[in-house]
Amino acid sequence: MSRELELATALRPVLLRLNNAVRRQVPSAELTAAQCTALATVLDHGPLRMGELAERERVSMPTATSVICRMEKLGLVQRRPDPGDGRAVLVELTRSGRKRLEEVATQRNALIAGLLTRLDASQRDAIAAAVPALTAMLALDQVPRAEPMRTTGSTTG
Amino acid sequence: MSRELELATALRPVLLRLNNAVRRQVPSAELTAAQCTALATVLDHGPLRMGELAERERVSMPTATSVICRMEKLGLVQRRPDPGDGRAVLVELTRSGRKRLEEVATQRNALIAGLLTRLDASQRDAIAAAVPALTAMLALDQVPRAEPMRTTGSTTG
DNA sequence: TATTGTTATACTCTATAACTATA
DNA sequence: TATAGTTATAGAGTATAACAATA
Repeated sequence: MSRELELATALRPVLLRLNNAVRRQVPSAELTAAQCTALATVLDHGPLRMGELAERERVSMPTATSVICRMEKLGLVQRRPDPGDGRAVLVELTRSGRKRLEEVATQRNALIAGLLTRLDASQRDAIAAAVPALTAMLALDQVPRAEPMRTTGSTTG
Repeated sequence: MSRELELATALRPVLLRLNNAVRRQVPSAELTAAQCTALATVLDHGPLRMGELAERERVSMPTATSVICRMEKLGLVQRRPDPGDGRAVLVELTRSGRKRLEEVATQRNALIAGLLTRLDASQRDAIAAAVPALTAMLALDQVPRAEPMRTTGSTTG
C-alpha cells in the first residue's frame, strides 16, 4: 500500500467524524447544513449564477434552485437578473444572510475551540501546522469539475 | 480572540469542505451518507441497541429505525432481540453490509490518496503529524459507554 | 440548436408526537 | 409509571426528466 493511501485511510474517518460531530452537536435550528454551505459559498464567491453555485456545491441545478428559493423567502439571499445574459440570474447575500452565517460559524467555531482547549499544546501545534496543507489539498479539488453528478445525496455541511 | 478560537476558525471550513468534496465526488450510488456512517458505527461498536445507535449518530430514534429498516431490506444489517431485555433489539452487520462498507471506504480512500499524491512531501508530513491530534480531538467528543468495544479496525466514516 | 434556469415528481433523511410492548 | 422501539406525519435536500426563455 502506498504511503499516500495509508495516510488517506487514517485521515478519512477522522475528517468525516469530526465533521459529523460538529454538525450534529450544533444543530443550529436557524440554518440547515445545505443552507449554511450554500450561504458560505455565495459569501466567498458571489454574486454567483445558479449554475456556478450548483457546480461549487456539487449539487444539481434544481437542488440549487430549491435551496436558494427557500432562503430567498427567508430573506437570506436575493436573486437579480444577470445584465449580460437574459437567461441567467445572479445570487447574492442580503445583510441578514451575512449576519446569520456569521452567527452559525461562531457557534461552530466555539465548539471546535472547546475541544482544542482540552488538547496538549503539542497537539494543537500539530493541527495548526497541518491546516495550510489541508487547505492546499482542498484547492486541488477545486480545479477539476465539470462532471455532472449522479447520485444519492449528501447532506452536507 | 484565543489561540484556540483562531485555530478553530481556520480549521472548521477546511474540515467541512474537504468532507463535502469527498462525499460529492465519490457519489457512491450504492450507499447514502446516512447509511454509510450508520454502517460504520455498527461495525465499530455493534451489536448495538437502537437507542445507542441513535445516540452515537446524533439522530432521533425514529430516524435510526428508518435508516436501519431500509438497510435491513437491502440485506446490509440484521436485527435480533436483545436476550436481556424484551423491549430492545440488537443491530449488527451482515457479511454483505461489511463488504459494501469496505468497498465505499476503498473508493473514498483512493480519492484522498490521489489528492495527497499531488502535495509536497512536507505538506503530507504535516498532515500525517496532525492525524493523532485530530483523533484525540474526536475522542473527546465521543459518547462514553460502558460496553465491550470491538477491535475491528475502523473503516469508516 | 444549445444553454440557463424552473417546474414536476419521487425518494431519503430528519424530527416530533402518538402508540405498543415490556420492565 | 418509565423505557425501548415503531408508526404516523411533515418538511428539507437530493436527483432525473420535462419544460420555458434566451443566446
